[in-house]
Amino acid sequence: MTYSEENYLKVIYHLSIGSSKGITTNAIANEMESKPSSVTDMVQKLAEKGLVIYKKYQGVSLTDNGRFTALMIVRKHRLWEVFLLEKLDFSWDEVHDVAEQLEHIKSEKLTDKLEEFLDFPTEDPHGDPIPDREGKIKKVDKKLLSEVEAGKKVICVGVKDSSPAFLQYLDKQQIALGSAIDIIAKEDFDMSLTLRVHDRQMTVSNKIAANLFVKTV
Amino acid sequence: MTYSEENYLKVIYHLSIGSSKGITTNAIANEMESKPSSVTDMVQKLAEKGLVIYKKYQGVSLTDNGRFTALMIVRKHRLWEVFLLEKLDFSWDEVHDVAEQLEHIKSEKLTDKLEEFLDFPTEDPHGDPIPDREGKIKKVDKKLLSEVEAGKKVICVGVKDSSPAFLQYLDKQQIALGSAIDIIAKEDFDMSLTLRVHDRQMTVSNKIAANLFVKTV
DNA sequence: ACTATTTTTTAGGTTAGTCTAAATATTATT
DNA sequence: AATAATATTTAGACTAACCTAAAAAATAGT
Ligand SMILES: [Mn+2]
Ligand SMILES: [Mn+2]
Ligand SMILES: [Mn+2]
Ligand SMILES: [Mn+2]
Repeated sequence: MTYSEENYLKVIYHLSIGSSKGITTNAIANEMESKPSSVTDMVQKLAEKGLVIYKKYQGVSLTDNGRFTALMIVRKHRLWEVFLLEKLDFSWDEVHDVAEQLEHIKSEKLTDKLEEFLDFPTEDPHGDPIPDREGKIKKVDKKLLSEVEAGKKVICVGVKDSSPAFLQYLDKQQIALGSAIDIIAKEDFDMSLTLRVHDRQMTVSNKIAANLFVKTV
Repeated sequence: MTYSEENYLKVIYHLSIGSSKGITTNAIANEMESKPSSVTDMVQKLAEKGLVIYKKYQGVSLTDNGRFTALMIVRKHRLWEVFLLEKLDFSWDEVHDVAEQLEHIKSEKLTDKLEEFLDFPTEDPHGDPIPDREGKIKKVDKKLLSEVEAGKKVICVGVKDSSPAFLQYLDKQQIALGSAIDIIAKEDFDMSLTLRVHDRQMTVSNKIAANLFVKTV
């Protein structure tokens, strides 16, 4: 299993969440920042190895084997993110890039010992669930802030976009996982929201609200 | 800097210790388990990048830049070995293979934070010194057990061969870093040694003695 | 000093992973 | 249903990192 193969599997896994159809080569190319023709090549190789199902022009989907392989990479990625944050004092906007490298280290023992060292965390620093060694993943009940009605009280439990830019914006606004948010009003014109967070009132655009996962309390 | 380039630099660095002449392509190929022709290719590329000095048929040596790069890889390798042993309960014969992968992770912040997390260790689990972030390396005063005269008392401070086979042999004989060893006798015929370790008497071959670093007390 | 052996380099080929440009299939529009 | 637009695949080419086999240089033996 090469790094490249692992990265393709991971991208296909992420794109598969939600959409029940085959994932298009264009979508994969877009996510991988590569070209559709490159994706076609790789997807054919993954199909030969039994990791994906692929028929020309039909898009691609993971086999059980392929899904498990992807989950083990996601597991490593998220465990390393926890390690970097909790043990090495990285901030939540710094962990992802390094985890992109660490996720490819091959040692089951390392992964399992790391998990134990971290005390079996169930979520990564961005609120995403960590698959266990069997590939089981906790289903978390969360919705986007943009989909909650005005008047509700919610708690921030995750981010959809985990880019440094967005995370640093949240830091600046003092919004973190666990923050209590009151939705005071929703503006019909642009779907912007007026919120109260830690007794501070603020307005956020729909784009912000559509990237924050919350649970209702 | 690719993994392959990094591995070549590391091998050239290790071979450079002791020998003041240029390192031959054959020696490198042997160490890398590759072919001399492949080494020639790579060495030419490294020379173009200013990491080694290379003249046809003359062997190769590291530039300051190349040496520093190699030292940073060795630094990461040894810090990760300490991490695996101290924090994740790996044994000293298990750490090397995983560190071979981890040494290639690129993040200065990660390396420095890891070093801090480990409380600035100066040696790895096999007694080898850990370069600091400037590439400075502590010169340790140690000699091979095979070079010490009979009658001396020494302390085991390192291993030359850190293969699992050798390390597991030492475990079985209850020899570890820090063990006090009395050299009772040396057999002229085969250079084997009779030792006392932890009040147990044993005989070891010259091959064993030539792979154990000790300091005299 | 000359020849034989060994070491090292060069020449040419392979595979993985990428790309661009062209061909083909699918989907949307009239 | 035919045509236009878009999506996808194929064809051919490139680079990095390796290889084998042949050529050339260095070293050793007489
Ligand atoms: Mn991440
Ligand atoms: Mn990756
Ligand atoms: Mn090692
Ligand atoms: Mn390596």
